[in-house]
Formats: sequence, C-alpha cells, structure tokens
Amino acid sequence: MELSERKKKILRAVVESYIQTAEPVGSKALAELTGLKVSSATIRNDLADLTEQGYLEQPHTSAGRIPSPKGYRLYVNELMEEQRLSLEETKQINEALHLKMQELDKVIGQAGRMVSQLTNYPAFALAEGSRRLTIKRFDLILVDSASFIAVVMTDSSVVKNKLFRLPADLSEPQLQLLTTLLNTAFVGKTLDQLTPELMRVAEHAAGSSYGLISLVVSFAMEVLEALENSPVYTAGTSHILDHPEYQDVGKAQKLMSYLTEDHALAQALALPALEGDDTKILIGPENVADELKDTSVVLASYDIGDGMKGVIGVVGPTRMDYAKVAAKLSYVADGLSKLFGQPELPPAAPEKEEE
Amino acid sequence: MELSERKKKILRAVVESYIQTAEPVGSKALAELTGLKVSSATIRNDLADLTEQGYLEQPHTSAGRIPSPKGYRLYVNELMEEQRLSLEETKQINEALHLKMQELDKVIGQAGRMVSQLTNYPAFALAEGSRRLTIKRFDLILVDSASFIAVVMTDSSVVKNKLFRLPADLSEPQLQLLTTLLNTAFVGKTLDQLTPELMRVAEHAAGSSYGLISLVVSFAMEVLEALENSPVYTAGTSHILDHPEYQDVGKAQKLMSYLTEDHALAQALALPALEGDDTKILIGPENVADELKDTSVVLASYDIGDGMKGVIGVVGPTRMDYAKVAAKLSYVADGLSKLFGQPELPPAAPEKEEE
DNA sequence: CTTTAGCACTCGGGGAGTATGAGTGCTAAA
DNA sequence: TTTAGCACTCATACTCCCCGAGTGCTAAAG
Repeated sequence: MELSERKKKILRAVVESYIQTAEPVGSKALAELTGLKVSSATIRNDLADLTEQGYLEQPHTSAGRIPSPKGYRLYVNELMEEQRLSLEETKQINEALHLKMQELDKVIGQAGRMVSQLTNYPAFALAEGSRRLTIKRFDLILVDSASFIAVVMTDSSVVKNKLFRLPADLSEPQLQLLTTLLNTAFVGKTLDQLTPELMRVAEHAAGSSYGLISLVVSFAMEVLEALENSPVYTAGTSHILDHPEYQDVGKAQKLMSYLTEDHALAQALALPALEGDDTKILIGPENVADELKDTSVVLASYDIGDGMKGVIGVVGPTRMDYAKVAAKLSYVADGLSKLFGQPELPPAAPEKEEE
Repeated sequence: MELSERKKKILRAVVESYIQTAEPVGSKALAELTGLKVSSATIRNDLADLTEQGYLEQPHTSAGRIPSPKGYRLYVNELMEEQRLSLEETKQINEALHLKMQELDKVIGQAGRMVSQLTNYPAFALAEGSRRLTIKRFDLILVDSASFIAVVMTDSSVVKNKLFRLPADLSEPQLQLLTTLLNTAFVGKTLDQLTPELMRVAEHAAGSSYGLISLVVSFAMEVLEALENSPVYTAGTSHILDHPEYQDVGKAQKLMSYLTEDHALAQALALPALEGDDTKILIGPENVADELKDTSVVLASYDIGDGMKGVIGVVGPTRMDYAKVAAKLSYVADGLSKLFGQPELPPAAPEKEEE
C-alpha cells in the first residue's frame, strides 16, 4: 500500500530533522517543519500509522519519533532529493584530487582521507583486482659492480622496483643475459603460474649467478601479490566520536577497532559495491557484518583501468546525511575514474613556459 | 634532599599500583604492597611528606594518592627496574620484523603498527632526514614508442620510478640522449639547486623533446621532497579508548585528532628523540605540545643508514607502563637499525634449495 | 625523634525519591 | 477526516542522604 502524500512529507521531515538534531521529533515540531496546515493531533494520527507500519520508532512511550531502518530506506529510495554540491565544494574536491599523481596505492589512501575530511565520517578506500595480473616486462639496471635495480612492470601498468645488493661482482653482459632470460621465461604468467620448477629451470639456464633469477622473480611475485590483494585504507576513524550515538565509549571502540584492524571484514563489505556502477547505501541491519548492524555505509565504485575497480566508502551512524554523503562520494569516485582513465601525464606542459 | 629508602619504596609502590589499577592508592593498601613492617599511620606520614614535596597528588581530600608527573619522573629515573622481555616476546617481535622487506616507508608504517599492537597504546613512526638528499642517477626505460619508465635513485639508495605516457613517438636513441643529459646536469644536486634555469638550459640542449627533461626532473624533485619530509605514520589510535582516563569522549577525541591529523606537531614532538641514542620518556607537562600535557610519550630512535634517522614512539596516559613500553620500544628500534644496516639482500638463499 | 593507635572529619559515589515537561493516545465534538 | 482537550507515561535532572575509604591530627609508646 502506497503512503499518502502527507505521510511521506511527514516521514521525510522526521528523517531530515533527526539527521540534523539527533533528537526524536514530536508532533508539534512536525506541524511547523512540514508546513502542512494541519494540527499536531492530525500528525499524531499519521505518526501512529507510520509507526505501526514500521517506518518510525519511538525510543520510549513519551518521546518523539525517530526513523527506523525501513524508514531510512524509504527516504533514501523515494523521498531524498539529489543533493547538488556547491561550486565551492566541487572546487575543493577537484583541487584535492589533482594535487599529485603518485603511486596508485598512495592516491587511493589519500582519496580516503579526503572523503573522510569532506564528510566528517570515517572513510575507507580500496582497490580490488577483478582479474589475475601478470608481469609485462623486467628490466635490470646495473648500479655498480655489487648492486643492481630490478624494475618490473605489470600488465596493469604498475611499475615497481627494488634495489639488490650482492656479495659478489656482476657485469653488464651478465645482467643483460639475466634480463633476457627473465623476459622470456616469466612474462605473462600469473602468480600461481610462477612455480618453483619454472624458477629452477631458468636458474639452471642462467648458469652460476647466485640465484639471482629466484630473487628477482620472488620480488615480482611479491608485487603481484600486493597488488592483487591490496589493503584497505581507513581514514578519519576518530570522526565517529563526533556523533552523539557514539558517546558510549564501548560502542565507539568496537566500531573503531572493526574499522582499523579488521580489514578482512571491511573488504567483505565492499563487495556489493563492485556490482553496480552507482552509489550504494547500506542501512543498519542491511549490513552483513554484525559490527555494522546499527551503522550505515555509503559506497561508490570507481574504475582504475585495465579491468581493475576500486571502492570508496563512508561509515557512519544510521542517522547519516545520506544525500550529502552520496553526492560527495559519487563526485569523488567519478573524479578518481577520470584520473585513472587519463594517461599519467597530461599533454600540456606542467610548468609555466616552454621554449 | 635525598628521599629516605622507605619513602622511595613507598613512591615506587604507589606508581606501580596506580599503573596497574588506575585507582588512587591508600595507606593501608601500601602497608601490604610494600612489605614494610610499619603501620599504615607511619606510611600516612611519609605520604604526607611525599605529597608536600610534589611527588604525589590526591584527587580529593579523602582519596588515596596518585603519582604526580614529578613522581613519575623520579620513578622512571631511579626507581624503575629495567624490564626484560620474555623469550616469547622477543620471538614475536623478531618474526614481525623479518616479515618482509619492502619499501622504506612501508616498513616504517608497519613497525608503527606493530609497536602499537605490542604495547596496546597508539604508536607512531617516522623517518627524518638529517641532511639534504640528492639524486645519484637517472635511468629511462623505453616501454613502447609512446611511453617510458623513469627510474631515479637517491644518494641514500632509495629508488623510485614513474611511468610516463606521451602523446608522441619516442625512439631509443632519443631516450639515451635524455638519460645522458639528465645524468650530467642534475646528479648530485640538492632540491633547491634544481632551479628552473638549470632545467631550461638542459631542455634547450635536448632540443625538441616535448619538455621531457622538466617532467622527469619534476618527478625527481617530488621524490626528494617526499623523502626529506616524509610523513608520520600513526597506528592504533583507537587504543586510547582502552584506558579509563579517556572515558571522557571529549578528551579522547582531542587526543585522537591530534594524533591522526596534526602530523606537523607530531613531528615536532619527535625532535628530542633524535639527539640521544637511547629511549626517551616525556611525562605529561614535559611535552611541548599542549595537547599532550597530560599524556606521556616514549620515544626511541633508530638508524636508517646514510645519515638518516627515524623515530618510533608510543603515546599514552601518564599512567603508563613505562618499564614495559620502553623495553619493547628499544628492542624494536634496535631491530630496525639492524634491519636497515644490513644490505637489502642477505647473502643466503631466500628459499629452500639452490642448485 | 620515630612509630603507633585512636578518632573525628572530609568528600566522592551511589541509590531513592521527586519534580518537570515533552510528547503521546484516546475520546468526543466539529 | 480533522481538531481540541485531557489524562497518562516516562526519561531526565535534581536533591537529599547515607556509606565508607582514606585522611590528618593528637597523644602515647618505643
């Protein structure tokens, strides 16, 4: 059964007032807030109906009403107006986004921090590979006779390097041989295709070379592994203390340690977001994790390119400013997608003039 | 004036009991705790003296005594027994330390996380360059005709890379020319010696090359800058909620946001530790930062090599288990120094067998 | 001079009782 | 269907009071 227009208006007013004040809303206050030209008694009747249908709750008999998860859900689905960001806000976000193009993981961590600052809620961000990565090429750079740099590049165009120091001498030709060997034997292989046997064979082909092949390949494997299950970056966890629902230190602590330490679960939570493209909102008990049952999560996904996606999200009490948070989050996610979509380097000159 | 033996014993008992229970200690309890064969009345007299001399405080007239910062200071300086770690603890730390040799900054961040977990206090870690860094060499690796990898190595042997994509074609000889140019013009220069003029000159010498010199040098400058003022890694901030002194959410929040957001100040705090070599303890008002006035900090420094030092520290209430924390911290710091002291690669084979 | 026993005193914490007021549900009239 | 009126509920804040841990002081004992 559809709710009457007036009831919707009332529900919306309850949600929005409660979001702002964190106080239960009474019939009298609603009479003013909604602008309806009915008395508080009429509203009381409607409130009773809404409560019966499960959209509202009353903390105790003689308090006002607060929205139930079901009420928030209806609000989010139908009643909420798409919030548009102010010019200033978009500007602020753009600046933060274009700040510096660094390594992938740093950018993601920074984006999380930014969102947290923007929304005043704890935020998290992660990248999730939806496919198996491989190494695209190896390069070895001789530094001096006892050390060299290994540079590996994955097929997702991430480049990582490591400096190796050796107890013995090494010559340029030797290194070139190794490079060729690495590139022929190990390029295009996924993590589990890089078997010890394969390494042994290659090592054999290389002749006496201190087991260098294994060392470089081990490094490459570490890189692949790190990229495939990259960590969850959490930021601004202290913001949960801002909100009155977490005045109880015990509660606050439970949530905080869940957010900061229990990364595995935080990852599980992000899965739903990876399916669709738009912003997802999970309200209270809609969350799978027990620790989040009275918490809401807003999620947005972004494209990293090369089949990789990322998720950025915000955690807060169910009494959360969904409209604003969703707007900001999806703006940031879009920004990130664009950022990763474009080449690392804009064609334009980076500094002022050019000869 | 020196304190009598008995008074020292009493002070020590007060501190240690208070550290454990967070409750003021009374004269009767002390009579038992100290094992002294005197009555509670005698102890009361001594307590009165100690209070008058500023080593103890009483929260209110009819409560027991708690240590003042001055009391903690005396305890730390003279009364505290060097705590020895159990075999299990050292084993645990060693395992965590040897886990994985990654990039410098990651290792540092991880060490912070580890210390926090070990001590159940928030921890932070940072590296601080005591000298100006320079670039030691540039390498450019051609990936395909429209992209290349720039690899820069600093004189502190940190290697960083970045993938550049270009709108136009690029040939191997061109790239080699650029490499030579970069290596002759920019090696050995500190950050502020890398002036725009220098870049313009080099750019000119390179002929038409889309301003690539500037781009690579800008990247190098970013690297130097990031290394010279590297960030502070904070971990386990939620641990402050464990302690009864932070049941007041307001207090907890102040400290937390100081720790997580105000990195600049956290850095300021670390300066004292860089001077000496051993563990430093700052008790309550001894801290410069206002936010830490009723908080204690334990600091240890470690060597990264090449004239770089790092600091790792723990923050907690003045009622902190100084002995344990100091022991653990200095053990970890030593471990880090050793870790950085040895070459990136132990001569021994990393895996099982070797042909 | 130091230690001890005794005793009156202080003060924070906790529990019971009470007033307050916001907000409700219900009823009866418009 | 809406409104006014009214009795009722219940969380919150406040006051009052008791309890007990712990103190400081005094006077006697070692």
